[in-house]
Amino acid sequence: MRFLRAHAALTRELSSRLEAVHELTLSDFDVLVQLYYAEGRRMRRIDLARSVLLTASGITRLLDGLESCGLVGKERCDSDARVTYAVLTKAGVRKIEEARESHLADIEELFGSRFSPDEREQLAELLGRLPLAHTAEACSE
Amino acid sequence: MRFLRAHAALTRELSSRLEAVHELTLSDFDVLVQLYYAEGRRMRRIDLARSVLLTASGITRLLDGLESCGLVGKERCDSDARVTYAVLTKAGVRKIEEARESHLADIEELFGSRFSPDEREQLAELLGRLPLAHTAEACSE
DNA sequence: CCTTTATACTTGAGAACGCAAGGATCATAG
DNA sequence: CTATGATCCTTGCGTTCTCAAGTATAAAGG
Repeated sequence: MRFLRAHAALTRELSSRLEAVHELTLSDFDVLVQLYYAEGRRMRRIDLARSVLLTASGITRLLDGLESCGLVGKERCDSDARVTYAVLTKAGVRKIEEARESHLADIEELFGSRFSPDEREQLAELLGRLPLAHTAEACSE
Repeated sequence: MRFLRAHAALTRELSSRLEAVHELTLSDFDVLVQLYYAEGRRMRRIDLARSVLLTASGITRLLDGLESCGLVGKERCDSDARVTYAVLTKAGVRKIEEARESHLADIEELFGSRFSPDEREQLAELLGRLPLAHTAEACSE
């Protein structure tokens, strides 16, 4: 119960701020961050999907949006014609670096006031046990 | 990050089980539980909306569905003609009692294996601090 | 009274997502 | 080489939800 409530309240708040300032969905942001930390700032679409817990079709449409904004591009894979890479463009890098800043500030505001560093640590650890071993490394948001 | 991932994985799992067995959305279930524990098993629609963190329009449509299944009914309010109550029907009570059981088992399966009672307590406490003081009492799911 | 403002609810339009189905490509075993 | 099966991606369709706008009622002040 608490979990569902907390999530609903939190995402609503963060999402609306992100959207107001940067015109990005939380999912958009999530994808951009994943790409930002990926090697060469590019990932196979399917891996991207799995790492942000969307379906393949979800990623297709989300990336369609980001492409038409010029934040990411496509690249073919030489060794396997089935896969397409999503690559962060220069504009995408700029965007995420801007958005990251304000987003972290938002998070700090919401979490910092309610939890001590220790508690944050604890919360992260506990939550980390939940999903069935999904990616999400190399990032501390 | 962990929070978003955990939520996505968890709700997907719980939601699909609930839907497979009882043909209920997590939101549906949530609303039914709220009503189940409410005085007289009825609530003003607006209070219901707030307690499950949906908008007014969200509740209207969700209840439309539950009404057409015969799980809840409407009742007018004598003292204020603006408000409508949502009331759990007999069928609704039966439904929620059934669903509750399997849902709790699902939760037990997902949480029980990963957390000790102490840790569960802790997690609940930490999460409880997040939303801006929203209802959700009288229930331990 | 009558106006203003706030509240409860509904409705239309649209965004975000999942699922299922289809097309293309790869890989493997006859 | 071909058949079978798996993987990656896209597309059509439906669901859930939000936001904005509209209706109806209430409450409070001139």
